[in-house]
Amino acid sequence: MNEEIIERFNEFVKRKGLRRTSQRDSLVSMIFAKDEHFTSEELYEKIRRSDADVSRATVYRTISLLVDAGMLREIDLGGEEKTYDPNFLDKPSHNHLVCVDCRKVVEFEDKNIDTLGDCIARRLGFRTVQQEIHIEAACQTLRDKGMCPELLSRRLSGKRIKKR
Amino acid sequence: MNEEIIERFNEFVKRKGLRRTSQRDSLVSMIFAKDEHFTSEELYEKIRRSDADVSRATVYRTISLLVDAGMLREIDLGGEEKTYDPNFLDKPSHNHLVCVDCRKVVEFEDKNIDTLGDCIARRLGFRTVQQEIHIEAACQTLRDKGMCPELLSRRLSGKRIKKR
DNA sequence: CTGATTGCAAATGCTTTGCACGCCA
DNA sequence: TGGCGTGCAAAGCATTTGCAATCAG
Repeated sequence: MNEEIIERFNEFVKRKGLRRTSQRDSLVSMIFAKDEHFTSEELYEKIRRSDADVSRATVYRTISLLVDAGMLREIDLGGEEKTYDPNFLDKPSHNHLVCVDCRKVVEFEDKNIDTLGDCIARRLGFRTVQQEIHIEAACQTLRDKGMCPELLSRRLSGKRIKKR
Repeated sequence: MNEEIIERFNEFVKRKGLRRTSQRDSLVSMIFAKDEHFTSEELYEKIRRSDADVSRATVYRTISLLVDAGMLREIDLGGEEKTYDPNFLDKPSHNHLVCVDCRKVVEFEDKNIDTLGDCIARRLGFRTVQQEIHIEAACQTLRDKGMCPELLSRRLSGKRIKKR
């Protein structure tokens, strides 16, 4: 299925009169290997750790291409750096719930939200093109212990965490 | 009612052991005079055009204070610069619909969305702290004429518009 | 008086770009 | 061979910060 995605990207590239390169292949296959969100810097670090040889500039340029191709979407999770979401191919209309404490993200789909959003837009004289609900919430552990499981364990291990 | 808001800010400032200054007063009263969204730069331009004398650094610092005070909220409308919304005091849980063509923003409140979001969060094991639905949509004119009213008239008058 | 606040300019940090060389088609 | 793509370093840009002077309380 990763093959399928790379193929899709190659068609986009061909259609645009652009070229297939090893750097683009490495990046695309790394991005869609997991369904994780990432920032440009995170992707750059990850690609550097692999055997592929890709510069930071190419990372930015390729992300931009993927966004144009509609294969990647910029999302707002509240951080300072732009975050990208590779999961819109599988789930074209999914939403995000973010833990107010550890900033972990849960993705979910919901037909009711989609319907409701459409109705609201119509009432206002519009037709929905795209919509998303963003929820900031507290998990059980946070409510009970005042801190998320993940943060609790990191605190014990003395790791640093960057919060927004 | 603007007085009330300035008063609220002054109390926040006092409580924090900070000081009331003419710059802060000017900014706060300008921000809450209208219910419009704005970027730091837009606010800076506007304050410069007025008689008040405020530097760009102070604009940034004051916005930051207002956000801490919970009187202003950073929202994501898709632009490159951060956008601020002064309307959460009046409407603590409102949403945004953005025109895909002219980027004009319509704010709306909806109890059903709030309820639905709460349910979804509970189902996932969370308790909602804050939520918002963001809708990108097309208005009637855009659908009929292929371009928004506002953009149509600007095109006729030859003005420039910055689109995302 | 004392310490918060301001303006200015310099510094940051993410992202984009100009350019020369290399590589795909 | 023609040009697109890449890496590098420099440039851009919005935002933040250090510092000396100023001002609020």
